[in-house]
Amino acid sequence: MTAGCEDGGMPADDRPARLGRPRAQPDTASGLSPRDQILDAAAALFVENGFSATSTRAIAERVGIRQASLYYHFAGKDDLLVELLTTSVRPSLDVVRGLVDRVPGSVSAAGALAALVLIDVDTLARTPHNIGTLYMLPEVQGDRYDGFRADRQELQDTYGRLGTLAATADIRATVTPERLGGILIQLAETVIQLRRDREVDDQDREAITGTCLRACGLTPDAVATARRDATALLTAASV
Amino acid sequence: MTAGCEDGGMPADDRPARLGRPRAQPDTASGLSPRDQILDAAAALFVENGFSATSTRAIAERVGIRQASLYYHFAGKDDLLVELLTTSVRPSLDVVRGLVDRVPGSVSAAGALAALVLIDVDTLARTPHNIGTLYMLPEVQGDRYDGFRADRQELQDTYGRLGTLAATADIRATVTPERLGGILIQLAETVIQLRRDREVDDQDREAITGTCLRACGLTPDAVATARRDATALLTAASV
DNA sequence: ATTATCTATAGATCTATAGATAATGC
DNA sequence: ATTATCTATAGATCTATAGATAATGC
Repeated sequence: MTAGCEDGGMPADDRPARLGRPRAQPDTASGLSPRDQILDAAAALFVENGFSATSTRAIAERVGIRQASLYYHFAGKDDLLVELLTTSVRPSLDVVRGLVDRVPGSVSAAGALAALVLIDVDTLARTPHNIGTLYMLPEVQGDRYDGFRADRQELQDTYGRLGTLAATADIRATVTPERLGGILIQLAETVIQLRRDREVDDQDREAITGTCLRACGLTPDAVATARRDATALLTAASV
Repeated sequence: MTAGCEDGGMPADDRPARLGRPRAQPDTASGLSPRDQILDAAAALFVENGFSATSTRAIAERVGIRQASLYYHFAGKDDLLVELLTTSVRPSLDVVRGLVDRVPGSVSAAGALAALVLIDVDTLARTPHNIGTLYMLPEVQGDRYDGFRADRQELQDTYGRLGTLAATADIRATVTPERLGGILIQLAETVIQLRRDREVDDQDREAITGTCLRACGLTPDAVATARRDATALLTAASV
């Protein structure tokens, strides 16, 4: 292995040996690229204080660089939020697309829904700095973030479609797929609120998944079956 | 009735006849006091753009006064948000306190829970400018808003307590009151998200209430009974 | 005299750009 | 030469205060 030639490689043992003018405050060996250091700092601050209340100066300070240096990596503050939002829905969305394709065949709808909720809850529970919080920022309503909102809408539609397939007849008769999707995604996102107070544990995941299934009218037995199907599905697909 | 002596009375027929220097842009006869005009404008803008992204100048402009004139009525921008938040949970909270006192006696727990959800959903559905959105602003995490957060926590605790009382044994065994409270209040607040896209109708209210009851494990029959109890409860109490 | 506005402005930001500089790479 | 930082700063805010002013009330 040739050392020092890789772009995203490990930092050298004890010397900076990095390209460009050295930072005034020397880099803490976090292993992240400057770009990712900035994104990480921005995420933490956006979540804590919101987008508009976070200054580019505060972000730079957290990284350990000067305010103007941000602009070498990003064209503006907006771009930071765009990047954070899109990289946070996309993974869920990709998994989900694979899942939904197999539904009317090898996989029960209730099992697929349970799997979707588990994946989504797990993703939201693991994101650094509880990035999911950003979905709720008022700034995200702006045109600048249309792409993200489209992705999120697709996720919600999937909740609606799977939920309706899994639902009992009486639920299907009174709750449209659109409404059900809104309710189910809202339930999954309970995790975001939870994380504001404490760590998320397995009992939380179980409670939320169970609630989603009951929301579709499933009986306790059907809930238990869907849970088993989801577990099988997820270990099989090795997601 | 003596005219022109009442504080919050109707404006005169066609003349301003109001105390203080007249506004540069003459008052649109909205019937609101200057203070309430400011609160209303602030609410609309906070909801649309967030707290930090809304300047005092923008608020003043919407009211039709100069930026500095805000400070005659409010000590600062924070105070506007404090006022908006507290006046928006308090009414729900007051009704809810009356409700929960009667529960272990004359009222079934499931009926009381259904009534609580209906009241809360209805309140959120009716607030001008969808003020509930403000609950989710990151700024509200600050100490400045402790009072509001305490009120909201009390509401959530009530959801947890009533939900647990109404819940079936299997739910009670796996979901703590704290978790259930978080889930139920989150469900009620689906309305807030809904209102971002469109008006809320009765089918929405029904879907959300139903989901809350099913979340507690109630069977379709039990849900129907709880619904009837809630309706009786609310018409009797003439809330 | 009291009230509710106004004008003007101080002082503190904040974003983004211009251009210099200190490393490495060739 | 290229890269990633730095310093310096322009120009545009934004919040809050000081003090003037135009009404009504007594």
